[in-house]
Amino acid sequence: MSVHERKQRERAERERLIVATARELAERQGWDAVTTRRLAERIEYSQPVLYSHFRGKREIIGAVALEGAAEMAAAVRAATAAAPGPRERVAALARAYLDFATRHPAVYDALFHLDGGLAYAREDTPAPLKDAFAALRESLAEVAGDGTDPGLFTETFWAALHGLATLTRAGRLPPELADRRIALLVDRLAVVPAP
Amino acid sequence: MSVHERKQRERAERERLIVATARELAERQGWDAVTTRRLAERIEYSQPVLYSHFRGKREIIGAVALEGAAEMAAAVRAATAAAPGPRERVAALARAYLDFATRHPAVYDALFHLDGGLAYAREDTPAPLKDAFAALRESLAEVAGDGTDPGLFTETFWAALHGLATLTRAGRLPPELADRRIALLVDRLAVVPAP
DNA sequence: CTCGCTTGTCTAGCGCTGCTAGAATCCAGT
DNA sequence: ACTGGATTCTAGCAGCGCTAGACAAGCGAG
Repeated sequence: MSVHERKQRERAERERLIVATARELAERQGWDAVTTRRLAERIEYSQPVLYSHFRGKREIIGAVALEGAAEMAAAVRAATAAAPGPRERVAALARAYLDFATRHPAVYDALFHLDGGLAYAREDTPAPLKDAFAALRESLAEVAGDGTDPGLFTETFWAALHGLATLTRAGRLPPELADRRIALLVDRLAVVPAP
Repeated sequence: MSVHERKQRERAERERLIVATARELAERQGWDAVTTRRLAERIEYSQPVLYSHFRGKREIIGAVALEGAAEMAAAVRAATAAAPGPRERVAALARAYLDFATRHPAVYDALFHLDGGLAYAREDTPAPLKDAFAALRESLAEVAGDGTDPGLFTETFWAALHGLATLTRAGRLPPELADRRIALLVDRLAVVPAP
């Protein structure tokens, strides 16, 4: 049975290679450049091999998205853990979120702009996505304010961040004043308990 | 010279037909269904005719976006004009904006998700886009709060609305609580002068 | 009225896309 | 060493955006 196991290991390894290659290619040249042919060439296999791992290109995007969601959750948690108080925590969260979107635009696209075939905001939403939302909620719940549902607050704050991230990256907003927009958002939306 | 003028009129009419047909097709079946072949068939001309009016598909998307921007500006102005006070005005603006995004998803995509080859937030930004932003600013400037630049406030509020619109439509947010998210945004972000 | 020329339109096709059927190859177990 | 099943490849389909070059239509000049 050891032979079979080795083959399975190699298969899993190749699958990781596909996802990593797709991500790298997307990050370097944009998702438009990620074609099944190019991807196959990079991993040094023929096109149909991709389809023995994924149903199609959509599922490859989805795999990159899940990987990215886990990283984003970690980035947000790392940033908020170091912050001393609620206000600083929210500010750190906002900066970390937008920083992630800026540093990994292709991953951010896979998560929120492209169709990766993933279910969102549902029972069967994949764990990494739920966890990324949870990471936001952990730091946002404490500043939701009395009488405001933490989940609803998190959704709204997240939407605002997402809007900033999307519009900035698409050139719809001049990037120079990004910090001041973040400050505005944090100061107004978050309800910080009196010291 | 009258013959020439008639021809120009007919050409302009055909151009309107192309844009209207593209928009309708996108609204009914999504932008993926808007292919140059299908579009050409619908207007009962051959494919190359499209390229005598537009440089490519991107420019057709851009034309739909400009048309949509004008309509959105009008919708926002109509909604805010009827509102009695600043707080109601902002709430009406938010509802009108999100309502537009919901009712005309293809147009909203053309404006903000697809590449229509348009310049945003620049000197040479087309007038309809500038005007749509101006329409938002007209009602938002009065609630920016002292010491907050109205332009910056408009950008931030707009980004928040855009985030809600995008995430809701993509299934990333459950749509039931949309009204409460809007209320949260309006109540927290807008600074309403004491009565 | 006819000719020649510009202007407009169409047919056909290029290179690319995601995806797949069926041939070919490799390799483990007897 | 052979055979059967798993694996991988070659080749190709239909559709995409876009365009070159053939063709037709309609104008002004003679």
